Amino acid sequence: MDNDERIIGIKDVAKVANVALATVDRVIHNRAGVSVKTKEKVLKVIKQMGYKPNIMASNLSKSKKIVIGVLLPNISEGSGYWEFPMQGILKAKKELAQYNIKIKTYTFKQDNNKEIRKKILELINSDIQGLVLTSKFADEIEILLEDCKQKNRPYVFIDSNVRKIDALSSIHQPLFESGELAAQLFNYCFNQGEILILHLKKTMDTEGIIGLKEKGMNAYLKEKNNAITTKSLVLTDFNEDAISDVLFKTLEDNPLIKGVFIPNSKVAYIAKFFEKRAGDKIYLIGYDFFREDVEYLEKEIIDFLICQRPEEQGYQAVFKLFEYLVLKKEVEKEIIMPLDIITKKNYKYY
Amino acid sequence: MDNDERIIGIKDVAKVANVALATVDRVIHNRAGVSVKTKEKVLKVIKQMGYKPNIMASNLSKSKKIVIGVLLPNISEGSGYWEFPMQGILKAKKELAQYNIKIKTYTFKQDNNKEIRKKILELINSDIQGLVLTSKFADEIEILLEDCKQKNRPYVFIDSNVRKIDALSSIHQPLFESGELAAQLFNYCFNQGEILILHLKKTMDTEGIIGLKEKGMNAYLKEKNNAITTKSLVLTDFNEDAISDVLFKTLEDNPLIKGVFIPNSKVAYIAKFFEKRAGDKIYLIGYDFFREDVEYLEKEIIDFLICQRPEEQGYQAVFKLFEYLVLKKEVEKEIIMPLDIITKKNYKYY
DNA sequence: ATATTTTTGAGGTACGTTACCGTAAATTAA
DNA sequence: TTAATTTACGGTAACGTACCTCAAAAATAT
Repeated sequence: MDNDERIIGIKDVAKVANVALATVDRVIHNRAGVSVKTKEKVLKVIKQMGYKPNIMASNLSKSKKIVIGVLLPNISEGSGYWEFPMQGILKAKKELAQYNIKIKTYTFKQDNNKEIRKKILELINSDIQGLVLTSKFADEIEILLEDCKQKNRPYVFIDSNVRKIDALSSIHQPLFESGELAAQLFNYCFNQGEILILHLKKTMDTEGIIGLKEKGMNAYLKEKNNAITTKSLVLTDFNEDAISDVLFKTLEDNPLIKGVFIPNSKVAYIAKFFEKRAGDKIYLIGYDFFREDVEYLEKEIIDFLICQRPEEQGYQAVFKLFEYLVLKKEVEKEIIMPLDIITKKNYKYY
Repeated sequence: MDNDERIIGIKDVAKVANVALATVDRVIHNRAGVSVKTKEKVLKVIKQMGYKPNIMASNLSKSKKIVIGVLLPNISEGSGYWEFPMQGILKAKKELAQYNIKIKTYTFKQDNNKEIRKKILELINSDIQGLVLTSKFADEIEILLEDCKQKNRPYVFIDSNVRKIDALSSIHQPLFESGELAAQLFNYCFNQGEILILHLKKTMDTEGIIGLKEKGMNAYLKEKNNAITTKSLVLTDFNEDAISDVLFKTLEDNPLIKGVFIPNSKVAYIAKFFEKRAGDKIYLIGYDFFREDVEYLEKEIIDFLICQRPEEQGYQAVFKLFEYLVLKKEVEKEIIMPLDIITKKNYKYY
């Protein structure tokens, strides 16, 4: 099984099939100019001999570079979340530089539809062979996807919550389940009381995401522990004083609140408030892992962070395109990211 | 920055350095027959021009296959833990088959020193270019490591807790910290009481590992919550009735016990007992994630599992050897695995 | 000076694949 | 039937590096 059979190449196939080297090449690449009969003969031999193309040689020979486009929001904007996928993309870029693969990034301001449209047009008119994007700005990208479909350009979604049938692959985050998980963790911390769910949002397009997490939380509590209830609150002003005012009042009016759930990456804003606040311990669960969270994890003001490997998502997206475009591998249509739990005692190794 | 500079090769270097192609080749491969002066000149030009060897071409040209040896315990034995690293190794094997890389596995029974020695001899006399192993069986492998050092064979540790300076890389698990983490989780579940630490062991070589975890747990409790104490118990007989007897008695004698910590992968044995037991909830934290744990996670008999990506460790080990041997990359001396927390609500995505 | 050793140059082959350029064979048109 | 065109296939030069041989040139020893 593990014996070192001589590596069999296109040449060997040609010899056995009794055709020219070039013909085998044509068959392999589905190029025109081969009769059906010959094609079948060659394919049969390829299968019989178990021929596997040598990527080294292939890549060396064609020496054409592959360009992968990346369409994502600015990294410096909003929560800064998009920095993570971008890091993963850069890691992949570095690793794949060997294979003559270039990454072209197209970034835009989250709420600037005009800019998004501009970038989309740039992408349509570019010479990229593959595309990484997110499904969050659905309306705007439909045209782009249509164009990709026509041109047979594969695209991969990251940070995705919808299943797009035409995508090469969709990298998912289980949102509902992450809400359940948060509820489970709260339920370990206290047996009765209220959980305050804070929607911190400036843009609207995250509503669906937050909503699903909230539903997951309520579902878990309904099934497992009726003694814990939830209460939602929307915050649009992230000013420190504004947050302080609202929270102070809310906690005073609702003394049963034992936990606060922030279903996006803005938990640090809230932790800041709790750092100064005296009174009973209130448990905090948020999403994603930022540098500014470390301080609050250390002080156990933030108790748990739920994280869905945003870096890994970026990396995987590029890598899957690479596998598809260069290695001609099949790619899983759907990749589901694990729900990582981060606490004071394990964040260092994340 | 992203401009497509023409790829510069050995030929270009030769031209600029005003030497023959063969001379550059000699310099690159440290072959004899180059004067110090010329060598320096060439090296300077290589640096100046930023010459990077084309791995595709290089690999294609030499077309020698690389064999990586793997020395690990049997997968079917003991807890079955070693199945996970092996899976990762197989994944890497599949992925790297393209590069003409073979994996040769040498497995042994954990406590069979004679067999271990036999495998070590086989390895010494084999033609492998790299080695993956674990540091757990320290005494036996010293000779092997010495041999590797002499032959300049790189080796990578997985599941390692000691830092071996000569290793190409050491893939670590933070043991002490995982004990702290378990303590932190217990501390979320209850504020006072006792934690029973169960040492389930048949072989001796895991003592150090378990000990470190226990120390971590005690350290956390000492610092954060004196109201929770710990108590150790050693179990050597894994028979269902034997476990049942001992545990029943222990719990009766120590009514303060609110949590049980099983610092190895045998938590299912204990969960079985708790499934049948009536009485107050007792929290269970164990290690590693096996199929048989699912049932108990679902029933929330096992509350948390701490997992250190054993599969990833195997994968990384092989991959790092590949990067070093084939891609000539530098490799991190130390890779620390994250401490993953697994619960009922996130195990599905792990 | 000559003999010997070391350094360097020139050139070739091979690795497995790609892509282009022919031409023989088959098909169609005249 | 012959010419024109299309289709099928063969031949082969790259891609960038590794590794080898042979001989010329330079440096060193005698």
